[in-house]
Amino acid sequence: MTNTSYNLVNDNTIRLFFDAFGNMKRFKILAILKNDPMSVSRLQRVMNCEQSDVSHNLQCLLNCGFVNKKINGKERIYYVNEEAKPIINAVYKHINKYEKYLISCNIMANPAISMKNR
Amino acid sequence: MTNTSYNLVNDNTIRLFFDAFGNMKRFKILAILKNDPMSVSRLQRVMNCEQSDVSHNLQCLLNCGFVNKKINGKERIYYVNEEAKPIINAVYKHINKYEKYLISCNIMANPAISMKNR
DNA sequence: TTGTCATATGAATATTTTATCATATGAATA
DNA sequence: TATTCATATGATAAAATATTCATATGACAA
Repeated sequence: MTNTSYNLVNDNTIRLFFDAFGNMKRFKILAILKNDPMSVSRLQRVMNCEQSDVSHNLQCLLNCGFVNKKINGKERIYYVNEEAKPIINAVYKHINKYEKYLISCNIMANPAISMKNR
Repeated sequence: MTNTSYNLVNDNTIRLFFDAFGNMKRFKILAILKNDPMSVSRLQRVMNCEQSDVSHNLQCLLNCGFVNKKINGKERIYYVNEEAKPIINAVYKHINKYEKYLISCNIMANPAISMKNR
């Protein structure tokens, strides 16, 4: 090996990161909340999915420190932690920039590719 | 909503990205290959896992355009595409920077947290 | 051409993750 | 305090993903 920097962060930390981050729905939640802190019910409407689904995903993001919440009467307003914003932006920009590329790679892919992506 | 930029990238593209990227093992593969292009067997030794496991994961990364390969005799040398390097670096830096933070969030987490992370 | 090394592939299984449902908690208000 | 709204939680079901095993392919060397 010419470089061993990839050993500097331990597996458990990488796992924690991806536990919360490695999922489309949670990424969308982050992308939404990043600009608009909002309540669970409003997020539910924007995301168009079940209340408990949203709550579970928010718990997950809370556990890994991507979001926090503040109480507002009956509501809980979730917002993205400042520390997490740069990486959300970076991933968002990457996806946006390589959208066409990602799709074309997928289309010309070899036979091993799973059907759901075709 | 004060900002609707999160609607500009379609779900399918986000899904493609996370199909490949949202996983600890594949991220480690990317982090390794980014600095050291190498053969499947060498990667297998570095990662300490099964050959077919490595191959399957490499196929996945290949399908979504994160890596490519070149033939060298019997070997296949996998390397990370230049386009993918910035986002790998960004995530790597984020994880490294917030390592302690990620871990502490997890420890103080509410009861909903899965046991595997404790 | 046979054997061996390197990799790829497909199928089966195991494991993890996600989604859903039922219900609990807790705040506000009639 | 009963009711309703907002959210959280736990259990289960369902789906997706990862892992493993057996085997195929393909290059090279004996």
